Amino acid sequence: MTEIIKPRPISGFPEWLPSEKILEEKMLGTIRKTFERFGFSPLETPAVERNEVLTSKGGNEKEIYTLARLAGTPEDDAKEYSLHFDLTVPLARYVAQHFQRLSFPFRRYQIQKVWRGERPQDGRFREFYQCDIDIIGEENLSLLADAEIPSVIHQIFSAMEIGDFIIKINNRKILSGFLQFHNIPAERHNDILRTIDKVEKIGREKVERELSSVIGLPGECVTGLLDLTSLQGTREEVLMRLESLDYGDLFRTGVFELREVVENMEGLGVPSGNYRIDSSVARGLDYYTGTVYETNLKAHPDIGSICSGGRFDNLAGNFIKKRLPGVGISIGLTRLFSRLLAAGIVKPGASTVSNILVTILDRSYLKEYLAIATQLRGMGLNAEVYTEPKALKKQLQFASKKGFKMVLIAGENEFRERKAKIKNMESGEEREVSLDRLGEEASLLLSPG
RNA sequence: GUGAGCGUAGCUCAGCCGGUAGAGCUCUGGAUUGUGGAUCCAGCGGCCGCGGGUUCAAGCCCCGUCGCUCACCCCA
Repeated sequence: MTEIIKPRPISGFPEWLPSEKILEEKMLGTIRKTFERFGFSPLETPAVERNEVLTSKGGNEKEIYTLARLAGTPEDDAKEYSLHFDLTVPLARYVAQHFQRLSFPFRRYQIQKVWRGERPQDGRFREFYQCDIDIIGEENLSLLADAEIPSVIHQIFSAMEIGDFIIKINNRKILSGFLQFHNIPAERHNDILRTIDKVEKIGREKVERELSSVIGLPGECVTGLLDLTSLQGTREEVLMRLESLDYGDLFRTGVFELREVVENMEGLGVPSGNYRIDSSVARGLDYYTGTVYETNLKAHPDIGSICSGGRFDNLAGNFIKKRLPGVGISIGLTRLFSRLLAAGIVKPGASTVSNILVTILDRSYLKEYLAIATQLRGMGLNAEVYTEPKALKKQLQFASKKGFKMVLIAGENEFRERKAKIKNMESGEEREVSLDRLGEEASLLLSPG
């Protein structure tokens, strides 16, 4: 007697049913296609990096899954390699390593799983897809790149048809310029910005309290900061208001950059209804230095940011003595997908990618059925043959459950006249078609209307 | 890492004041010959997370442990 091992999921490591995975793949496909439309080249780096690489940016080491071989001395192995926890650090290493052979501005996309050891909860996983694009410049990178990113985001989420969305854009120099102007020490900026970033989540009052009591920011500074981050109005109104404020050079540079980016976004086809200047967007990550982005679904703000990123001054300072500024975004597809599913914004449909199931009614005609399937495939249809010797009833039940739109049925009567029946599984309607014109008929049935 | 809650059938859950387990859904089969999704009938399915304790008796109470979920931290 073999002992049954109870199969159970591992928390934080999602897996989907076919009907769900088909949807996720479709989204991945949309993302990939759009990335390529903007000239980003595919790139894949190993799932594993050296620890010295992963920890070079001072990331939270507790998040990292370290590798140990099953056989061998764990102590030795464990020190050296780990799974990557994002795609930016591997990109930095990659760009530095292959610097001479790459063309700059270098633009690549990377769609891979990443791993983080953090405790899972709603919308937070330990294994998930990141879909990253970045544009990396050599020494310099035009602000045009910053304007292009929202255009990519816009096209992706429009194509996905997941409801109206808003890209929130800001420039970090505005906030850090303000803090610098008020003589707040640089090492405290991150805490402050992280708190500001929570305005939408916990509300203005709590942020105000946290800024003054926990962080100890002077009252006037808190008020100024919160006024700054709650600016509202049209794009032009907000920009003019920002331009009227005098918080020093860095602040002014930030406002100037923001205007330039936003004005170019228009030419890149981002409608004004799909983006907004939002000075509260700070992004917790400390490596962002200029433009920052966040994107939300208008009807589902609770889902949180579905895509975020920004500009950084120097990508690979730890790996190469070149200044490589860049700008990019990351779509956390697993989180996005799981929440769209939970919210019912995307709904699982068929459990098959096939268009048609070829049933086998009479096994003495096996060769004919197989030839039909081959013919359908030749026409570009996805065709599946029901291989098991079961009653037609069972075959149709199978087709229903799996969500086939069409089923081909043929027996002695049909074959005698070189015909087959094509049954539409939604309407139940059946049509007799000539075997010689099968492909065209099937395509007709599949096309909408 | 910190805090809270929850572990009963494949899934969602019920189970009273402690008396050795139940529903719905799913699944499988059937309602005659080459036609599914609806309905009806039947059936499969449980070391009540694991270990210990209290008790005549524990799914229920107590302790521990593991797991899960949520929140915080942080982030996609």
